[in-house]
Amino acid sequence: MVTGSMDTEIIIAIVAIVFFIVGVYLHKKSLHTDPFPKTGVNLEKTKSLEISPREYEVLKEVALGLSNKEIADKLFVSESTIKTHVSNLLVKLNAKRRTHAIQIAQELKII
Amino acid sequence: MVTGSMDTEIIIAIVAIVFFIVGVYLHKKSLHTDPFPKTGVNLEKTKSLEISPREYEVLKEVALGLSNKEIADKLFVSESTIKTHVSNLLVKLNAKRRTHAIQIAQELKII
DNA sequence: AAATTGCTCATACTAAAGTACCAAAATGGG
DNA sequence: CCCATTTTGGTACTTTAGTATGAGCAATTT
Repeated sequence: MVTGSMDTEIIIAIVAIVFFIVGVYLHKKSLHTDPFPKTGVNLEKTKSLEISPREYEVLKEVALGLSNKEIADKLFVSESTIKTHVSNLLVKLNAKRRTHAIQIAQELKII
Repeated sequence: MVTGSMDTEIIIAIVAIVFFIVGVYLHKKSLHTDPFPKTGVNLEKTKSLEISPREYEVLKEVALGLSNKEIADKLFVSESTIKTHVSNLLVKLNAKRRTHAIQIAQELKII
């Protein structure tokens, strides 16, 4: 070393270690600032797509793999109603069929 | 400070900054050690489910929202062939229909 | 009050999806 | 070469999905 006694070198080493740890710690903490996009963003986008609350509800069931009849029973409405909702969803999501709608919805992160 | 000249303090400060940066950098890098589940894990599970390579290929297309006819054209085979593959996939994935198969496949993280 | 919007449901079809069953090539090891 | 598996394909149906159209009802909004 150019300058510095034994004591000085020890102090520098300690400072190095401490700031290294601080660096790791702060970076780790900085990564915990975005786990909020859980709920909230979804409904925002559905609005811009003009998807109604009921349609959105149906969309989620479709994505779970349920048939129109199964969704109808689950939501206590007729199958006709579900067909209407799904049909409207396809138009609004610009999808050719329900599987396509699922893919698009996932890409838009609305489900 | 107990001991140390002006020069010493500057050195300590520099060391602190350098190791702080090193700390941040190494921690950041340490988070890039698992991006391997890209490919590899998938094929493992498909084996356990006895899903053939071709069936797996069809599964991915189904998940993209394509129709049987579209998949057939894309893979240069007949629609009958795709129907056979999809039917086999439903049995192997224990799904009632293609949308259900998508959901199950995603849950198993094989797509 | 009148118009709008969302949810509901029906009828009548057309179009995909899915099942069942069978069978011929193609492929990859042993 | 033979065998097992995969991939391919067809026919014949049954079942879901999806479209088109019209309409009644309740809650808002204007």
